Amino acid sequence: MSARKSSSASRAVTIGDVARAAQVSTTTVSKVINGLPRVGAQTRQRVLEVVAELGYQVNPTARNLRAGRTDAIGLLVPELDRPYFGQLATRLANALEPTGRQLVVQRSGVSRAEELAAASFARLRMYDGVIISVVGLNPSDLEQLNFQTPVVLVGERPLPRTFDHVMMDNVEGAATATAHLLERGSRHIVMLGGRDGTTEQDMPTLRTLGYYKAHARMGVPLDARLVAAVLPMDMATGYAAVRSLVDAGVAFDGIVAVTDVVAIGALRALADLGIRVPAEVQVVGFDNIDETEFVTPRLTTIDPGNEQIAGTVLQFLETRMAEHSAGLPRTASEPTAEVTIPARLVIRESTRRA
Amino acid sequence: MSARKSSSASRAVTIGDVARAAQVSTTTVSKVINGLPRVGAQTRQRVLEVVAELGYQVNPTARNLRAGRTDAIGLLVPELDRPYFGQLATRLANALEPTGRQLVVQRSGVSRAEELAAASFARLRMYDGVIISVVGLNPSDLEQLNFQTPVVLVGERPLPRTFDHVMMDNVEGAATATAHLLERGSRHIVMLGGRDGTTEQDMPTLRTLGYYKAHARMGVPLDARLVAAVLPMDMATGYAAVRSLVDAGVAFDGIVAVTDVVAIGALRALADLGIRVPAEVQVVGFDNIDETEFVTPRLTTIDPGNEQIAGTVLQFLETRMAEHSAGLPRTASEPTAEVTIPARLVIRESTRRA
DNA sequence: TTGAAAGCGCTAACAG
DNA sequence: CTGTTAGCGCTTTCAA
Repeated sequence: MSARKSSSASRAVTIGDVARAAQVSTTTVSKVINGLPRVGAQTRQRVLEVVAELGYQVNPTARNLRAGRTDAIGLLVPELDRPYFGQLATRLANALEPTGRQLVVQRSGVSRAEELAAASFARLRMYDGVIISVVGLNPSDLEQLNFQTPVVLVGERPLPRTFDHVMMDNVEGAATATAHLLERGSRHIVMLGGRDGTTEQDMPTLRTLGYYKAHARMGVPLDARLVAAVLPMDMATGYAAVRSLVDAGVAFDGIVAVTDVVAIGALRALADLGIRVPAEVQVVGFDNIDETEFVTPRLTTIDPGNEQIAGTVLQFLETRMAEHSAGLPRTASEPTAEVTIPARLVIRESTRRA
Repeated sequence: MSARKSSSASRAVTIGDVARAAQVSTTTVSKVINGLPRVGAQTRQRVLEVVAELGYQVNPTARNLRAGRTDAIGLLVPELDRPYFGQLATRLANALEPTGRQLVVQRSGVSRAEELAAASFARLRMYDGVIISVVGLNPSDLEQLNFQTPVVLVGERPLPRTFDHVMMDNVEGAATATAHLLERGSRHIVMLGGRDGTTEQDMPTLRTLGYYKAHARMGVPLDARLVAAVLPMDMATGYAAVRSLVDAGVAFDGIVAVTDVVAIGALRALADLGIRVPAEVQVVGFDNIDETEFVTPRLTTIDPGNEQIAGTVLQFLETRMAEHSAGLPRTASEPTAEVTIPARLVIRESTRRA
């Protein structure tokens, strides 16, 4: 019955093709595909056969346009190759699995936040909900781009209360880490990857604040030279920063690294310099990524509450998505939630015993 | 003209809303949005103003349905938290950036390939092209699911010639790694994460084959007990496997690890056992992930040609996508390409000097 | 330079 | 139990 459109151009099989071949309406085919009731057993059977025969697959774009639903949750992370985000993504994907939704990860980039943001945010409507790991964007950026989709923010910095936001406790976490070193005898502690004197409320700044706080609380004086920038924050730059410090003749007996990844670079540098950890220099990281248990020495670090973060994010998102699909405008919902997850010190081998 | 549907339900701003407010047709608005010519300067101006005022954003789903284009490339990886895939994703995303396309990463899962496949492959039509890092799927799986989208396979195993395929040289890479240990004096080499006697042509099997090959070439006898399974392949299992081996009293003086991640676990176990690397046991990994330069000792490994893999994959995909948008059916195209990228030994500190 | 109209592939009332 | 119909929001001939 169905004449081929042309002999060379290929066209995907549509629901209409199936309907024609099975001698039923597209409605019926749709019901069969979606497992809906009110279809005769034999009709269903026949449709299924045709579907198999023609190799029909639903076009998710069309379905989405019509149904207003993608069953996909977007996750926006600054970089795709940072262990922390990979591990966060895995936790989220695992938690999402039972709900039948897929996690889809996109990179937002650390720099030029606005430009990249502009480019990627159009795409965000392809998701039922979006989780954004905020790094480069500042509050006004976020308010500007008016999202069409439920959004939950996860991350480092205080943000406008326009969005639900799960925050790790950067300040207290870093203070705990620093206090731990001070308690174990360090007196000249480098804040590796620290940031100073910015009005920015970004992650490095907040963690540096915690570093200051711990010193203040314990009455230990500070040396401004000990706050060392590390950009971008990766192993190589962590490594280089420690070497420069030593080359510059800066004396120190402890390192609070802004992230575990930076700490791992530092560990490697110290090893190369023949400086013993933790005997001569104690090191503490931040994030509690899986790698911390396998480096030598095993890295003492701050667990920002990784499991709890993932769970809370998803809980918020679930709520927003429910509101959204109920047709409530975002602004009409309850005041947005902001939760700070408590951080926890994980003592391993890179700091001394009590 | 248009009465609001209801006072409480919020609806996204559409192109129609803009058209009405700007007193032009949707056609004109569309042109303005897409930067097409044949629009008066003042008209354009007015439309732009209304767009800003109303906060209009295009609905990418609708655009995609109509235009048949998403400007997004999908990447399917087995796990989101494996450094190798994170680093691959980053390379691909970087290379894609200038083309204006976004990389979108999804997890396929290592296990239950078929089930997951069924669930996720419909979504793949949301992309203009798809890169699949094949692990769990076998050739017949792949032939079954008839893709509607250009696909390039990247990975470990021989696959049906139905798809373009960029393959790393697992066998020769592993042989090179093994030969390196043999040359440097190891005689009882563990194949950590090796797989044996399967008809499967998966990555562990292929690398194990290389391990055999090197022994054969150099006339060194093999001990079946030295092939140790590691599942799943991560740091923790690599660690545990080495401990079991030692507990079981298996004597060895070298380790070829199936991946760098497994090697890192092994390194940690050897350190705990007080076994010196490389003096007593030499270790070589596979993948050349960034971490290899920062562990202690730095890991000797095989670089499967990471940069070249990313470049080649994208080149193939570009070609397929061009064909596809030209309306050519996939099967009509030239015989599919299959390229094996040469692997290269990177000598660091976990193996002995010559 | 602008607009009318058709339709991408699908789902969901509503009839029958 | 099944089919008819009306769009989802957008792009794109084709006419004006």
